[in-house]
Amino acid sequence: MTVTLADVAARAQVSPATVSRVLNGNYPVAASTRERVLKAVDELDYVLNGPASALAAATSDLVGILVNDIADPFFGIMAGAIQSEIGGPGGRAGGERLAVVCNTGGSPERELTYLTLLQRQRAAAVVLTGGAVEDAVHKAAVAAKLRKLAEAGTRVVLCGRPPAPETGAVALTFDNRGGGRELTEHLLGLGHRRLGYIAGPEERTTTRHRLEGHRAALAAHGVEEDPRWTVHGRYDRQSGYEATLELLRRDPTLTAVVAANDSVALGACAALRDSGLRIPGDVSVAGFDDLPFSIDAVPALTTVRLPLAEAGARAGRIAMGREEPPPGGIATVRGELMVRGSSGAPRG
Amino acid sequence: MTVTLADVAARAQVSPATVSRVLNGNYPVAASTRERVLKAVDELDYVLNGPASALAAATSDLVGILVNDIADPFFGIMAGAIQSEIGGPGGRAGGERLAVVCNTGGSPERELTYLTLLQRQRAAAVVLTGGAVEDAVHKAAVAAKLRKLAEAGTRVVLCGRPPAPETGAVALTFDNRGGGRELTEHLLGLGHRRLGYIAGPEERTTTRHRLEGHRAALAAHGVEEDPRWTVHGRYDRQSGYEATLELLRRDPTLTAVVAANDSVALGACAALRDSGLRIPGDVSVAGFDDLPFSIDAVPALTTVRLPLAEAGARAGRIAMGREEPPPGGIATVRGELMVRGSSGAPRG
DNA sequence: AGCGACACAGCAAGCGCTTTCTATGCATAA
DNA sequence: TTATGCATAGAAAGCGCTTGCTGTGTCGCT
Repeated sequence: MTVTLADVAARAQVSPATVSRVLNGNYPVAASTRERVLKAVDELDYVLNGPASALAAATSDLVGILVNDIADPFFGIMAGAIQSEIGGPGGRAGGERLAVVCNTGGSPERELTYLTLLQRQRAAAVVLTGGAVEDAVHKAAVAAKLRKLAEAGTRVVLCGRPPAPETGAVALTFDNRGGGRELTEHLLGLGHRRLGYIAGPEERTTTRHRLEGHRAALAAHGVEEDPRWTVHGRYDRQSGYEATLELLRRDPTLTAVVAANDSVALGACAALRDSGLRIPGDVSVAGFDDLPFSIDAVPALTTVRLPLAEAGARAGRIAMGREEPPPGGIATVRGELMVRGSSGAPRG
Repeated sequence: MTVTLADVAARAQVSPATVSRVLNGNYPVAASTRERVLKAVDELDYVLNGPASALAAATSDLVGILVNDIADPFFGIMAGAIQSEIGGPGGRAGGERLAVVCNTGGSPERELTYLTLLQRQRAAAVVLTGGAVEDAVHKAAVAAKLRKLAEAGTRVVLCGRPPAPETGAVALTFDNRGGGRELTEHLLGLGHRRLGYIAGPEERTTTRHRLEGHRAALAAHGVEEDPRWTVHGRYDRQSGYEATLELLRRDPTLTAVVAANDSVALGACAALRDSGLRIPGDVSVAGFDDLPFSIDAVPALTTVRLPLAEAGARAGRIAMGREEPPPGGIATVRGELMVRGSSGAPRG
């Protein structure tokens, strides 16, 4: 019922080996033979059996992309960029590879399971995007898995994720610390001294790094931080909304709110607006990432632009072996401060 | 070097067949034997060879999800919902399946190629999301492909996409026409009579359906449409910005702008604002989809909410055979009008 | 004319797993 | 005790493809 290589071979009056070689094009085949084979393929509407081919050749054309949340443009943009370089259909590369995006939902277990699944499929490469979880046990487990993948010949690239030493993985890390510092310095420069900070989930590297940058800036300016000024939440709008109300409750005299990312900042804006406060007249707001929608906030969001698409594209090329990995296998990708309407001098 | 089933068998002092059966758990194996095998698996850190298993069993655990633009939350939300039901790691289903999200970028060729790739992998199921291209040739090609997939035992589900007759595919279609009509009726009810419409790409079904709904509403209210009031563009913010300027140029007396979707509407808002017009004081704006960010627009966007997550989840369940397909294999999913601040009575 | 070299094509041995069919052992029934 | 069955394990035949090696003609060279 299903057409196999042998059927094509029979029809083209050649051996299966020849058909395989025509299809893979890595062995000399006479033009006339090739044509005959191609014709047979076409007539029989033959479709290669991927698993069989992967088994025999001991390689597959699957490339895995792990993301924390596929509904978040932060990951969508990176995934899209990676995929376009992987050379899925229409991509720039030659061979047709199946780029598979896996949604971990931020769960460490799922991350591990997906890695195993990918290992099982003998994936050609794997790109992990976004921050990692700090938990030592999980970190070790992931590192072990990555090492194993690398040993099996799978190229591993981390995009926007801290390096994983001793795993052979190439890392393109975002300078979250630097970006956070710069952002807060901007606010301090405007004269703010009482800054609320809405951090992401406590256990994520991204959260910690951005917060550290923020604190470094405060320290550098001799501003003593009040513990009440930091609230942890999720990386979404609702969390930003709630956290802002909480911050306002704790200290109504805050003149600025720095958010873990743009979605959170949007929620913060909504909460401030609902509380009758003007932005930036009463309170300045800052985000992080510079996702497309942040320019449409009113006022437009001051934030740190992360070159998501560029980093993703580069990660994709490295994963495909079409670009040299950075020296030492680690590169830091810097963000750029985008000053817009949501930040201004504090009142008074 | 790589551990195989045979290695595990040797270590556990059983035959490969037994190991396979323990791993697949569909054949009686004595508890003590099972334990021994599991122990060996663990000790050797054995990982099943996916391709080999797929080849032998003639089925794979891959499920494909095709999206037009992975960076667009519209698709991200659906994909996430589908995936959670597919029962990837952590999903509700039992078996671990690899949900693979494929980004077609809206290109018909890529769509076809991805389908072939999935066919090649003998995917267990395929879910196609979002509008289709109207081109007859391509439509036929996709239909043929879908038919073939179905014949090969791959379950095919369309989510937010018009039905594909004679292909055996189950379709969950969004009522874009109805939503469009309702939206425009709302605007007409407010007293608007000169409505600009920013449509999506001409060749997409979604574009046509929404536009038809809009026009049906106009016709029902006896409003004669000026051809200058419709502009086609892409489904993104920038396109909305440019199209709005164009509309304003063509007819500065418009009192409302209806956008193809929320991103376009956001661009429209920006253009209006930049043109010194107030929303909704001077011009009302309406979007479509009700993506999360549309509530954060200022003023919040009047739009049609599409139950993206619900539809995706349902599509996922149907794809996994965990929910009965709708009668006739076709179901229409309705949107809900969300009236918010961006629409109001026209001036004068 | 004779010989090596070359360009192709085919043979056949797997790749690592699943699964049918067949053995074995032991408990139960007669 | 012998027959009957059930529970469980193993042997072995593929699944459809790739690829190293082995032919076989055809050239070009001396």
